[in-house]
Amino acid sequence: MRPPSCHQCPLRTAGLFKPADRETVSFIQEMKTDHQRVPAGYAVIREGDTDLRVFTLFSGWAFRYKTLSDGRRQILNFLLPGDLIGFQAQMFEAAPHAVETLTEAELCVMSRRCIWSLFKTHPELAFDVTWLTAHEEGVVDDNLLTVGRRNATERIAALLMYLYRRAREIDIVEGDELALPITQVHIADALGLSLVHTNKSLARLQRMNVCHFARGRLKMIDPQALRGLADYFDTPVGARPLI
Amino acid sequence: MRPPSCHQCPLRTAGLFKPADRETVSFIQEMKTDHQRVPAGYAVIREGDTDLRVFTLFSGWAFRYKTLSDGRRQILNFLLPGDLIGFQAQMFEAAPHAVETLTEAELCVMSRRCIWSLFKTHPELAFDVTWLTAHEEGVVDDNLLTVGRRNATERIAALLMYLYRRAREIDIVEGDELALPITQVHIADALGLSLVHTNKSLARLQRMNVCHFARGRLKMIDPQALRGLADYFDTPVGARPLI
DNA sequence: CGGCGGCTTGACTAAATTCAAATACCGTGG
DNA sequence: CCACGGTATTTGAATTTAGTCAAGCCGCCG
Repeated sequence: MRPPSCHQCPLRTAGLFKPADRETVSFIQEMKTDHQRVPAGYAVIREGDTDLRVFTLFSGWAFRYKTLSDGRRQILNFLLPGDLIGFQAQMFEAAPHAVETLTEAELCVMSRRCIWSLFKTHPELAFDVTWLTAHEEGVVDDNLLTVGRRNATERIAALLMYLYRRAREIDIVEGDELALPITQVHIADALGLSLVHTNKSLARLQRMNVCHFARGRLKMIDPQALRGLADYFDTPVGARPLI
Repeated sequence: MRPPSCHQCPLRTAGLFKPADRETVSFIQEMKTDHQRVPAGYAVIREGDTDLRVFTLFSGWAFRYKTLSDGRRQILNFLLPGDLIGFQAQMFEAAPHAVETLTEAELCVMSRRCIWSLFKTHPELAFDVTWLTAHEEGVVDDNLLTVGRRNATERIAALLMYLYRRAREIDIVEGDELALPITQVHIADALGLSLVHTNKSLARLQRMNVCHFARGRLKMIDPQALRGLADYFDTPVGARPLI
């Protein structure tokens, strides 16, 4: 079963991303060397990898993380369909972070050589790549603020608001609910908290009746309250390009 | 006193940055609309600014930060000569973070309009911009790991190692000493710590005789020990481009 | 000399971690 | 259907780490 051509890409045709003209999409199609289906828990990139390819997440969830040598792990961000994977890494010698899937996932694979020709021949795509990189940086900036300056409850509230927003953008929220394929360990590792404390703080949020998260489903009961708790507000940003 | 032309730029001629050919430097010169000298504590960019220009820090130190509405501040990174300022911001509607100088500083000012023509006509410069953006993202990733998963002493050790490395790269270290124009409040705000705890942890490092920081001077006594404490290791990365 | 910003210190409090154990849930295989 | 093992969640208690409060100090500058 071949994946659809980039022109028929369901992500693209759903109209959730910045529109691109036919020629541009054809070029993207040319860059794409493979389409890979991988299971949950698959290591797309390992810290220190030197075999550097670039991917677009086509379906499924993943996350980016770094570890200290004694194993402490920090999740840097969560990745959803349309996100570029490994681009920052391929600018350098070796991957400075790892990427792992949370669910079964499909990846559009591009060879690293393409990147330079992209800059050479398609400045608007080069701009898009840069936009995505800058955007990702902005998200990590936000996370750094969260982890550095919010307390446990605020951190969880901010993370849930962020994930809810991302999910809404790609239209995978059903009513006020969402399939969120992470465990409390992921929340803890994303927020610089211990699992136990994460559990207790999350329980507090549920007792306050602002949201409910269990068995991979998040229910938003009172988004306004959650937003207030987190002192969260999302910068509205134009349509995200898809490469 | 006009600043030197970009061809004679002392940063560039010192050979600490990636070499660029004459034509490229001429283009950079054309992009540069102004050269500004500003005092210490000057707000180069405020959170939410919509007047979005792009700067290169020509001399002096600055830092990037975000705040919560109750005033809690998180420093995202420190900026040294050669660093691009406000590029991420100008990709979006409004500045998502603020930038403030730590010392008197000089800024090369570029208008935002230039950026698009840069992508159009100078792919190698576009690539450099993207490299800088990706690099900055990598630094924030590191900081997130530090703040999320290192304890107070480790955090301080990691920050000092990082600043020492950055300073070495632009050749402003004198022997094992360095003029580091920050206070303990900056260290605290960069690391997600309180001032008091920062002070006590820093004092411990000094008692351990691995480094000494006072009145804006950092002395590296035992960098190996500091590196070990922080579980720090810098990814070697090619020469940084200068725009 | 006085004032101010920055640094230091001690005592106390609060937040978060660690340890330990119990419980719930989710397949798989009998 | 149920038992079983593994993973994920929950809970309580003890401990550690970091934050808060308050006061004093130090060095610099006017």
